Amino acid sequence: MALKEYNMQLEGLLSIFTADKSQLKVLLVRKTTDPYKGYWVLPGDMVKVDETIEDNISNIIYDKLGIKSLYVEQIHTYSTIDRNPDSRVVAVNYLGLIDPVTLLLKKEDREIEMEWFPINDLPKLGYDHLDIIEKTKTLLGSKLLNINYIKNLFPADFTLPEIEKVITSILNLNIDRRNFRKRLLKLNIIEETGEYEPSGNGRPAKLYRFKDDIKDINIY
Amino acid sequence: MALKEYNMQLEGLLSIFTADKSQLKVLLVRKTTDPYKGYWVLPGDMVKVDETIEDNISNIIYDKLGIKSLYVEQIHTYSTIDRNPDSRVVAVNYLGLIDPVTLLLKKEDREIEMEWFPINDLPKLGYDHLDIIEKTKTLLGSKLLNINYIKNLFPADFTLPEIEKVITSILNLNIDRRNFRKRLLKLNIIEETGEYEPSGNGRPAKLYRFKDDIKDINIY
DNA sequence: GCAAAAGTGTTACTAGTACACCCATGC
DNA sequence: GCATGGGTGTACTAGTAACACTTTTGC
Repeated sequence: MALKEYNMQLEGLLSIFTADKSQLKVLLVRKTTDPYKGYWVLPGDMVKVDETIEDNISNIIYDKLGIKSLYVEQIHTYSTIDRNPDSRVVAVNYLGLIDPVTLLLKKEDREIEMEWFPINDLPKLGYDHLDIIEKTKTLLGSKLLNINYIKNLFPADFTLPEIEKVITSILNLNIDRRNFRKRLLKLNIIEETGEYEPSGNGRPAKLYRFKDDIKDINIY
Repeated sequence: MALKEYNMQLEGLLSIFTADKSQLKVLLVRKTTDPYKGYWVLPGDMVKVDETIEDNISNIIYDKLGIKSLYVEQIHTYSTIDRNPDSRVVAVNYLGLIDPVTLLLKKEDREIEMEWFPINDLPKLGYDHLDIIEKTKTLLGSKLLNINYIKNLFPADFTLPEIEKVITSILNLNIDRRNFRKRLLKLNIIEETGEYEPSGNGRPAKLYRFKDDIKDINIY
């Protein structure tokens, strides 16, 4: 069964998102070789015959962020024939979520250029990665109505307006501030830390953290 | 990039479900060669370098059921190293849904043995296909709360108790019959055909069909 | 006539929505 | 003191959940 007509390569791609205050961002790296030299792409790597795709994704995370464990979830596999001009490469896209505090642990001094881009302001992307990000973003929107996903982005020291803005912007939605607060508070899953957001403009917002035992609850 | 350490094979697997009255069933085929000779497995086929996985799945559907188009959706990609004892094969699982009437179009006189099994009464399965079916089944449960998925299984000539039983059994749920009826009828998406279910025991049930323009609505 | 399954309405309760003013801070 | 953004309560509406009896058929 190792016939040439069936041989192909598999690559893991990581669409990792973080919440920088009220803004969702995705991690991209800049390609230094052709094809698509100078373009930005999702972090990725070819899967070896002796590793699973999950191993491969873990290695990408460790290599790019210096973190050993992280919430990830397989999203979709892309098999368009010519998506890679060099050879037949099928891509398996994973969604990752990381909170801003954990993100501070990231390694620096890397040879490769990488950057977090706001999801509504992406640079020129190589391959089919724009399509992949758009689809992942849409899916992320529906997932962010679930408390456990929100918790991955905002485990602690978040403000309610932050969460509200992330959700309303990705879903293109208007939610009444009072009703949103009531909803989250009524679920009895967050608590005040007693601290306040270091003030920008206006009245400082209260900081909250999620409680430990969170059930699988949708907020809408 | 055609190095040996990256070469692998990809297979499409089809988990296709139908509703036989109030019972969900999945299509399996019997293996006639080793490994797992005599075991039942999901229909599947190796992906060629010049076809997409979607092409591959379409071919499986045409080969097994004689149908050219069908609702399918990619679910998950499995890459455990030794899931296939012969070589490194990564599997991409697709969910398919087919209604009983369309199913009557299927080809007969096949060389391969194939059969629809109730999802709660499966035979001995080869490879990791039991895991795959179980995961697909769980996912299908959550999807069947959406009208469009239900419609794929029951486009017309269904009874309300049939739909209710399929949903309550896969979700392991109790729903009040009166409230369930009210909910579906209130959505204004089904209409009576005027006919009745050819009676078994008890009072014959009214037959319904879905209206043409159905929005993307969740019933729960 | 009895067993089996389908059909039907009302009430109480819960959740969702709409809405406007005051508060704490920076400048 | 004014601009900015955050925090708070109430009244109304809609949705959900609980609940028991009657109808039609086969045997």
